[in-house]
Amino acid sequence: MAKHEPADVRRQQLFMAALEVVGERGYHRTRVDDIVARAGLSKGALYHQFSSKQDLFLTMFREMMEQYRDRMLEALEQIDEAEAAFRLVYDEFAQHFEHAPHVAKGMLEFYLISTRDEEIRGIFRETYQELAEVAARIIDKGIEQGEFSADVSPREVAWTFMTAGDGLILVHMGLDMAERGFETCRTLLDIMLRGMRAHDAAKE
Amino acid sequence: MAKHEPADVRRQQLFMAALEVVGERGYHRTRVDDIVARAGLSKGALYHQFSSKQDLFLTMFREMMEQYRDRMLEALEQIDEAEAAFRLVYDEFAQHFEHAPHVAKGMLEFYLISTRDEEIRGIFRETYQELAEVAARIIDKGIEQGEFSADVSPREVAWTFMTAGDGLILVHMGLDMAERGFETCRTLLDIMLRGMRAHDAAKE
DNA sequence: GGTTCAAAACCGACTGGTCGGTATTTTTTG
DNA sequence: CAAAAAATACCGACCAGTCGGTTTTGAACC
Repeated sequence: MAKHEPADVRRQQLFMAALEVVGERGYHRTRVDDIVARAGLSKGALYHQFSSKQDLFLTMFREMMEQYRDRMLEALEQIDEAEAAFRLVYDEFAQHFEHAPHVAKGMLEFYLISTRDEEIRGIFRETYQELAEVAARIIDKGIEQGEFSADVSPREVAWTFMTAGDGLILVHMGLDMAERGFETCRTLLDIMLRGMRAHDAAKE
Repeated sequence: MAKHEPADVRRQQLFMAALEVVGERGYHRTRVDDIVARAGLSKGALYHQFSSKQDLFLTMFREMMEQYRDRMLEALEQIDEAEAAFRLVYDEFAQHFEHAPHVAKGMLEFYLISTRDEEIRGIFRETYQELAEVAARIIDKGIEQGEFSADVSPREVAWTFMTAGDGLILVHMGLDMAERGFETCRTLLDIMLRGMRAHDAAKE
């Protein structure tokens, strides 16, 4: 039998195993038995930590989103120039997924679950809104400093930047073209930033 | 017992029922019994038309993608000016989903399945590449006519336009914010088109 | 215009396998 | 030796697919 460990150690261990299996088999096809086997534990251990399969995944999802948000916010706070800030965030974002492909695939799963699960959806929305708010403020600043054109609502633009980038990556995950996704993401950012620059702000 | 009908009628009937149920419950939670109940038929009828649940969905997916492709190609052929063509396609695209939300949710399901099913993935990729090729030619033309700037590869741009738009809609479907998704999609197109215009092509 | 009949379409009870969750037992630890 | 942690055998709900049967249909024949 496995040595006794404090709850948080076991939980992390189970999270990692769960994420891996979900990345491979998808949420609905991952069996509780798969997860505990991957973690080198038993069902008893899992049900000692979580009340159900769903509980495990919900808790894990919460933690993932918090990490993601913190990472993004941290990146955003470091830089003062708007365009550079977005480049940094997109880089950070790409790296976040590039080095852990099963995390990216896991996110795709959660998007789907989000369609039918109010709790998951709530967490998604909150995180997105929080990040978009920060991004909007950066755009505000960019406009003030004459870097960005002022003819679109910063809030709307921020939301667009976020959801387009995220979505683009998701699509590439679905197509199993992660590498291409990160490239394309850079292209998207280039095009969008050029579209936001001030010099030809007058028309349209 | 239901009146006998030709195979294609029954198939369409089952497709519609299947798509509806999947939109509501998700692929893995849709039971064959749900589908036939929705269609007002029996399991016997379904298994008379399809060899398995998977067969039904694969066939349906093929048909959906063909329809989607045809609709987009048709829209593209109508217009000569590049920017207008993209606007038309994005409108067409939005309408395609706007009037059939369960189709959009169904697509999200298929993206996920695509991660693990080579056949589905193949169809996705083919359709995308085909559409991107046409879009690339429009961009080519736009550059020739001095409408678009020439400093990014048209193929890369076409791919970016497609995957970003699709992805953005997917994200909004996941968040259950379809309406906002269509708005945001328009904003995205505006920003990207402005980023592609020729007047400030020299820098970057 | 009816009758027969075989093929096609359709029905639905049943089966066999799967898997989340539980109850019980065993091990570890302080 | 308690009490917390972990292991495991087991249960029952669920559901894709099967199969023996029933109904419909249209054509062939009277």
